[in-house]
Parts: sequence; C-alpha cells; structure tokens
Amino acid sequence: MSSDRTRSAILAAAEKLYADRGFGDVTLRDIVAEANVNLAAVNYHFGSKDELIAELFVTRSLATNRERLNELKLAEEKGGGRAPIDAIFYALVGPPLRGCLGPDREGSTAARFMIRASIESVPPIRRIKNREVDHLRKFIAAMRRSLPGRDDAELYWGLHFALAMSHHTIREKERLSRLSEGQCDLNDVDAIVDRVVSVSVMALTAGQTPAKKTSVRPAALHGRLTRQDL
Amino acid sequence: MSSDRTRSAILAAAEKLYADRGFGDVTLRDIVAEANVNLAAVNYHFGSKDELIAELFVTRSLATNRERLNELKLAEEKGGGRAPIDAIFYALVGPPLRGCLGPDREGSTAARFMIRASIESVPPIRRIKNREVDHLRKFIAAMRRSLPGRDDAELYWGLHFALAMSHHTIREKERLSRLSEGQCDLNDVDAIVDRVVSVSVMALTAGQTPAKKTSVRPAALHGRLTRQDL
DNA sequence: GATAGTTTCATACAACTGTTTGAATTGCAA
DNA sequence: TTGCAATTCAAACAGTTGTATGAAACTATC
Repeated sequence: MSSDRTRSAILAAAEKLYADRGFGDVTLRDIVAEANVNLAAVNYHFGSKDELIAELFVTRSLATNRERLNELKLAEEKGGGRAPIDAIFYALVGPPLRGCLGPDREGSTAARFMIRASIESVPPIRRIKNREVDHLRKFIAAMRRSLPGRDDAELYWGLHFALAMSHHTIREKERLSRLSEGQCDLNDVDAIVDRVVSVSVMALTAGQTPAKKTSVRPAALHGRLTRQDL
Repeated sequence: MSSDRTRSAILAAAEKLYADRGFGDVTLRDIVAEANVNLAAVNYHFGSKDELIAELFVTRSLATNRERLNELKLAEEKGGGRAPIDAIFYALVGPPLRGCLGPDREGSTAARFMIRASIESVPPIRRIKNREVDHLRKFIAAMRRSLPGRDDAELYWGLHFALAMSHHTIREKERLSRLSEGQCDLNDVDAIVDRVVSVSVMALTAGQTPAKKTSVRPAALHGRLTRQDL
C-alpha cells in the first residue's frame, strides 16, 4: 500500500513512452528512467514486462467497454428493451472514436497509447483482444433484438464493418489526413461518428438475401473482372 | 548471378517463417537454418534484416498494386474513360481480398505473409506503406472522373472506408469467423468482395451535405449520449 | 524501539540479437 | 592452369534485452 507511488509512476511512464515511441523500441530501462525508479521495480510490482503492458491495456480497454455498455443499456432502456439500430452502433463506435480522436485528445497519453496498441498489436495485447468476443456478443444480442428476423450473418457482418471503419479511422487517421490533404476533418469527431454509424446502418442492408446480389451490383458491373482477365 | 539460389532460398525461408510465426519471434538464425545457408549470407545479399523484410513486402505489394491498376485501367477503358464507381471499388479491394482470403489461399505462404504484414506492421513495412499514397491518388482521380461534382472529401472517406473494410476483413478473419461461429463464410471470397463493394458505394452517399446530418441520425437518436452522461 | 514484512537498490546474469570480419572456397575468364 | 572476383563460411563482436539476486532501506505493528 505504501508505495503505490512507484507502481503508478511506472504505469504513467510506460504509457507515455509507449504512446510516444511505440512498443517496439521502448525498453524497461527507458521506462524506469522516465519514472525515476529502480529497474527491478517493474518485475517486483508487475511480474514481467508483458504483464505491465497487459495491465496498461486492460485498464484503458475496460474503460472503453464500460462506456459502450453504459450507452447501450441507456439506449435499450429508452427504447423499452429494443434500442434503435443506429443507437446500438453509436454505443459501439462512439466511445473508442471519441477516446482516440479529436483535437483535445491530441495531447492525451491514453489516446495515443490506445492508437499505438491498435497499430502495433504486441502479443500481450493480442491475447487480451481475443477475449473481447464475449463483449461483442452483447452487441450482437442487442442488434438481434433491434432487428428481429434479420439473418444472423448479416448482423455479424454489420458489426464487423462498423468495427472496421472505426478501428481503421483510428489507426490511419494520419494517413487519411495526409492523403486528403486536410480535406477530411479528423478533428470533428461527432461528424466522424455520425458518418461511421450511418454507413454501418446501411451496411446491414447490403448483403440482404445473397440471391439479390444483382440488385446491389448493377448491370454496369456485368463485366467485372475475373482473374484470368489480368 | 551464380548464386541466386542462396538469395531465393533466404527469401522463401523468411517468407514462410514470418508467415507462420510473425515478425516478432523469427530471428535471422531461424531463417538461415530454414534456408540451409550461412548466417552471413543475409547481410551479404540483402544488406540488413530490414532490407530483407522490405524486399519481401515490396514484391508482394507491387504485385497487388499492379493487379489493382490493371483492373482499374480495363474498367475505365470499358467505360470510355469513366469507370462506374463500383468497378473502381472492385479494382481497389478485389486483388488484396482475393490474394489473402479463400480456402485455396489457406496454404499460400504469400497470403499468410501479407496477412502478418497487415497485422504486425513492423517498421520497414510501415515505411513502404507510407509511400502507398501516390498509388491511392490514382483511385481518387478515377473516382473523381466517375462521380464528377461530388465533394472531394466524400471521395476520400469512401476510399478510406473501402480500405477499412477490406483490410479489417483480412486482418480479423479469424476473429470474425469465431465470433460468428462460422455463420460468416470467409471462404466465399467473391461474396465478400461484393459485400465490401456495395457497402463502399453506399458509403459515398452517407456524408452527403453534412448539414443533412439529422436525416441519417433519426429522431430516435436525439438522446444520444454525451460524455457527461456516463 | 525491536521485529517482521515490504519495498528499493545496485549489480550481475544469461541469453539473444543483428552485424562484421577475414579466411576459405567456389566459379568463371583469360 | 592461372588469376580474379564472387560467394560462403565459422567465428567472434558489441550491444541490448528482460529477469534474478541478495543486501540495504524503509514502514508499520506490537
């Protein structure tokens, strides 16, 4: 109890350095130097480097998931057990997007750390992400309630694409900003969330009845290339 | 000239090991053991480990980009200089998706290597990816020709989301398969490409006239949460 | 204020890393 | 065959890494 100070100094220093320089080239010695503690303190307090990283990620990750479930719960209560589908997507992509994007977040260590974690995907973090499935199932369940009768596979694809767009926007915000030469405003987080949600909602209708594929792939496409054309 | 054999043995061994175990825990010694060559051969033929990885990635990456541009060119010729928007997206996402997904590709070292490269994003690979911007600009230009008058930012967002969905599907195919308990068929590559393309096309209309935001965020959402609610 | 338990510290450890070296070998041209 | 360059090889290098150790310093309890 006495020396929570060392523990949290390590956590803060590690998060800052990982956020700034990535997991690849930050050593325990860098961390303890930044934290002004002894090298052995990391193993004493956390057991190993990987466990330190895991604790760092779990903390932030749990916070995001809590926000998500809170929003989801409120939306379902408001809808009498059935949240509108866009509210479900807002709950899913809003917290991570707001957590990682936006001008005020630019200086946030936590935000930059989570972006790093999203980009680099080091083993201890990957292990944690793999347990995220249970969390996502709650959203699938909510989607099922919201759109009863909808094919389950469609719901999974919808969730998948929603995560694709939010994660990819977080991961590649720099590149998109550079590619678009500033024409995509990555500081207007609300607009981004709106955009991701509305596309996600539309995506849910994309694969409707696979047999109807031709309706979403218009005649203009009849000449779609196959491999042997190349 | 005489010993291209050593060079290509190294390339093949490296690609296989990286594909199997990731960049994180494959050392030069692992590679030369697999290739049955001397340790110094890597530095002799490639200069450094990073240059070896770069050559590996550049080769596969160039092939994909060539396929993309071929398809794009053919589509534009067929349309008399203006390819239909969905054909542009097919050219963009088809090659990487076909290259990395599908049952036949399961055993393909190249496919698994590219998936790894997409997941782990090691420095030499990141450096190459950053130069991909020029390549993407060609697709933006094609989109501009296809949809004249459309706001440029919309085109960038459309391209961004298309890449988001294709990359994320490649990266997380395992997770999606597990989450959906097999209900999402990740072996039917054509269906996946169709799905990504159709959502991408729809996405292009999502942010139309930002002022119209309320039309894609219906009344049911007026109670959307803000941070202080949590 | 002695004691037991916790925390800090300097230091060493052991292993692994990519890279370099210089000699040996090979292959080819004259 | 001789000579020269390209290639291979074993070995060592120089540096870094996460972790372990055992003594020292501290803290709180009795």
